[in-house]
Amino acid sequence: MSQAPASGRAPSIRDVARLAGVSHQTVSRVLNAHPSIRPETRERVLAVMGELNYRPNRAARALVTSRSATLGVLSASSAQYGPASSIRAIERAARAEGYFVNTVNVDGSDVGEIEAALTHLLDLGIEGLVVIAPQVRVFDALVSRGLDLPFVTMQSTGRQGDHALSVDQITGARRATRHLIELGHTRIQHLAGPLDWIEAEARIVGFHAELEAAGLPRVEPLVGDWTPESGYAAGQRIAREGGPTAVFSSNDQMALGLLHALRDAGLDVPGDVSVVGFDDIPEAAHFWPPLTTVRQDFDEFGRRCIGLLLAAIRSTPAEERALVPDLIVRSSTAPPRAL
Amino acid sequence: MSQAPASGRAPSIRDVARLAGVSHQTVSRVLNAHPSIRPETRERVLAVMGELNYRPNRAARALVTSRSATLGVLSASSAQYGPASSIRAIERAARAEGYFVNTVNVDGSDVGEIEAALTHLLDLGIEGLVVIAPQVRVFDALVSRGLDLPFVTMQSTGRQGDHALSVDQITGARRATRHLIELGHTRIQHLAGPLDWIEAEARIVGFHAELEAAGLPRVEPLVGDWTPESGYAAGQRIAREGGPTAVFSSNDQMALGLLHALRDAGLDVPGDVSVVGFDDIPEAAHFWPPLTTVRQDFDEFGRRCIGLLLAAIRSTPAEERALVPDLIVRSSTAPPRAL
DNA sequence: CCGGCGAATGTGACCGTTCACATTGCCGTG
DNA sequence: CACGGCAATGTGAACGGTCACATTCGCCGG
Repeated sequence: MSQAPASGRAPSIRDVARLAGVSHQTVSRVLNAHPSIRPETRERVLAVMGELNYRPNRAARALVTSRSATLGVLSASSAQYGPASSIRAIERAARAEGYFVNTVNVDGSDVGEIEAALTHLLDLGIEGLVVIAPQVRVFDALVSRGLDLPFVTMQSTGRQGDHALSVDQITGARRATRHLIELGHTRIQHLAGPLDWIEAEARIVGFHAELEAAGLPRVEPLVGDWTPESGYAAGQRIAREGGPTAVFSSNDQMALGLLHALRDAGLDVPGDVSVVGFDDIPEAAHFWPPLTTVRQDFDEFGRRCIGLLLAAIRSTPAEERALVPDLIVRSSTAPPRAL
Repeated sequence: MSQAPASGRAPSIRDVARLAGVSHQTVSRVLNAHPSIRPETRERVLAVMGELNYRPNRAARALVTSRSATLGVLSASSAQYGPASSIRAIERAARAEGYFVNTVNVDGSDVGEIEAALTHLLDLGIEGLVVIAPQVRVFDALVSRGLDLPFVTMQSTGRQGDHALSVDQITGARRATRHLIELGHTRIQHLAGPLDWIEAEARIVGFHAELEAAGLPRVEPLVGDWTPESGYAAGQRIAREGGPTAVFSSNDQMALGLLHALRDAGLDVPGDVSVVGFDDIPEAAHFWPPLTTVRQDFDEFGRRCIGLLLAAIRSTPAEERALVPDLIVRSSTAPPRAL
């Protein structure tokens, strides 16, 4: 039944128009759900589209509307659970809204690479940008380029209110710290992530704020790089130098290394040292001992990213309340032995 | 010095042409590195481009060439370490070749969603497709749609040779199993991934092949779902029912749950039961005990994916040798107690 | 000295859509 | 009963590149 038009190419709007006995513009109106189309006409056009297996040419549309329906995601270290989960959620949410997502992975410590990645995304013609795993320098690269693109980034330190999706890292860190304080710990150490990460910074701020609120002396954090290895190294140092009866780690992987090192040094967790992590990766419940940690809802985070970004693109106001992570208590924390 | 052309829009090829005193076609030739352009002319055009901060419009180019310079990635469960790492490597390799990458995340158990995701990618006009984390049904969806698109998938079971990037999962699984046999184990259990995953299937095949080669009786594997929880459940069952002195788990997360359950049941690893994992996720070295596992090189995998896919797109032949994973021996394996 | 060839460049059409602006035809209303 | 207005549709021109096909010019061989 189907009359194939000029066989070589994919069917265009005009092919559909011809077969449906209407003008190409009418077909376009059907595509864009224009109100003044007679239902009967619409049906006929849709039928022909189905018959020809027509699909609109995105490039042509993008050319004339200069809208690409594409969002960019700039991500560092996306093999980690948190970023990877966020990216997944972002993509799904964006797709549900009819957007395409293009993720670019960078080293994050290499400014040149960040610049190149940004150029790549700009070449693509993205309409908005999500910056995931934002190191301070990525943020700076955005600003210095002076791009007028709507963008969203995870924000926590109250840098500038715009573009910011608040995950209240500070409160999360305070909850972890308070938990240790309430158990009776007074000598608490923090194992931070790299200092140029906004998240790491926020968690340090929360840690210090809670210490201060409890009247405990300020403690300078140890610094890791998010990996279990750096947690192991920190654990060795703590075991060697002694001091804290509790450690709050800025993520779960470092906490794992910490557990490992403490055990290797003959220390008991939580008997000798309590450990709290951050993120609640799926493995955390099965660490030895199962890890007390702060749960982040990465899925919700991703959805909100898109909500905020699309609001910016469409210039609709978006109410935004911060996302607050929850403390999950497991068996890696207990009162200090002395009590 | 810069004379802004019709200020509203981004500069086009014709704006550049006018300012450089050449035709738009000459500008196009400069863009495409056409050989017969006088160096002097090229310089002049490039200078104007720089001055105007010109960037070619991707949509216009795609429209006329009908090439999108975009590759699609269809991924299930991309929050897991393996897939996430592969995706990252794929994106970087593709970008280095001038391609854009669009990743779509699906549930994988929902056929409708797979179809929808495929449609989404096709709408995008991708030139090639990488299927990561391929369940059998994803594979089927591709075939049933009869798409003529070049695509690559992780292949292991020798289904059809084309489109297949070989990671020799079978050999990897054999190495893990052989390691246990060489230690003296004779009662070995396998904890498999979901049976509709090609990788899970391949590892079962390898497990059985090695048992047979050693003259040991065939053992039906337990089945998990890749999560630590399913590993925990399997571990409880093993502890309750007894039997094996060694377990080969199809991934590291399940192995973690296994370790947890065995410990909870009062069994010692490796004293009572040896455990081998698969993947070598960054956490594996810090499990308790540190996990013997099979290391996959996901970065290399991603690069090869792109190599193979671009070869298919460009119709250039690609030599392809299988990627073989390595056994990493740590302390979760030891000879059985009886010896 | 002329014809031809290739290097360097120009001209206009075209890709598939949307946009701005007609053009119908019908209905209600003063 | 003429006419304004709106619903439904059509017409032609963009959008910003590339492609196919001129055109110009210098140079070389016969």
